[in-house]
Amino acid sequence: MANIEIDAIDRRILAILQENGRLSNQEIAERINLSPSPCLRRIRRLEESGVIRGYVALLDAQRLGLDLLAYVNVRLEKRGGPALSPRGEATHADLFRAAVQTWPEVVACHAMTGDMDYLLRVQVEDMAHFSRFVQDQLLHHPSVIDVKTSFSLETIKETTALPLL
Amino acid sequence: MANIEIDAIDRRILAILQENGRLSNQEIAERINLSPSPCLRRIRRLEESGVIRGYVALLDAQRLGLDLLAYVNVRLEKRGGPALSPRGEATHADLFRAAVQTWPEVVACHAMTGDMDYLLRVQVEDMAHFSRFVQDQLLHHPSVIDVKTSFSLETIKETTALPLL
DNA sequence: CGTGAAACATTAGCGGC
DNA sequence: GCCGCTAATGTTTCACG
Repeated sequence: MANIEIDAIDRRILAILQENGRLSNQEIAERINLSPSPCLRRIRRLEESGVIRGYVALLDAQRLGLDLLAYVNVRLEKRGGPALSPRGEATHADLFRAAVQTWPEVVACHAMTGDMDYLLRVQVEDMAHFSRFVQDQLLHHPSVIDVKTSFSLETIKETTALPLL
Repeated sequence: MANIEIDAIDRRILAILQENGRLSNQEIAERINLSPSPCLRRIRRLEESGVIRGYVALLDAQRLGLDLLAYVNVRLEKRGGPALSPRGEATHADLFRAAVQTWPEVVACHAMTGDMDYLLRVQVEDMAHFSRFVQDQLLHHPSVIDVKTSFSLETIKETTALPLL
């Protein structure tokens, strides 16, 4: 997990792997004009240093019946902690973050600048599910003051590939 | 690419693969108590039907120097098309969508409900890069009227895994 | 960094439930 | 129809030059 030097060859390996994570080491080695063993050594180094966080299959949400994608802005209570914050207790933010981890329909959550505190990306089947999620989970949470939702009408672009210069 | 029936075994395969896309077929077969060949047949079927969109390596943005993540709301011009839309021409929306595809720092873009038209997720090195992107690309685009940006202070959760019930 | 050999994984064909 | 076996083929991985 230590920080690591990344040269031009490493970047080419990363560019290939973030487009197709199942290419064989041989195939990658060929594309960058290297033999398989040094190529594999570089890949292992990138994995162990944490530059490569992991390998995943990307699924098609619509084919799995997850037709509704929403971005939800959330504002939290900031004073008078939970149970009046006796001393050195969990804050509203701590509680909310822990809850977010347990909600599978929340596929992303960021603390944000601006007048709302958090931005959630929520992936669900339909409006009925979304409504239940907001009422029973989000608004039910003691730290949440206010939510504002926008729905995705269409996905124009969606990639996990980072711009590697 | 046809639509396909997905049974409980398929869902278990998908749940495993969206967490770790590099497991061998044998390993997956073991975990679901199936022998390798029917397991592989199911995986291939899921790939060919498009339920599995692909396999990718996930990279660590910070370790690659991409320290700034912004969500940018964009509003577009809606009347008086490009070159006054002589007849059957590309609309402002068409032009903007095409431009988005060519900007590598835009890793996601959705058409949204609400008073802004598009939501962009923008991943860049630092504020200087972001500033240049907004000035030289976004605001320079003839279809863009207005942009409103929020910056990510911290990522609380981030997964490509969909909630498979 | 490259070579080669052992260990391991994938895949197609065939028979059985 | 879907499962599981086997055998051939291809890939990964490691010690060594």
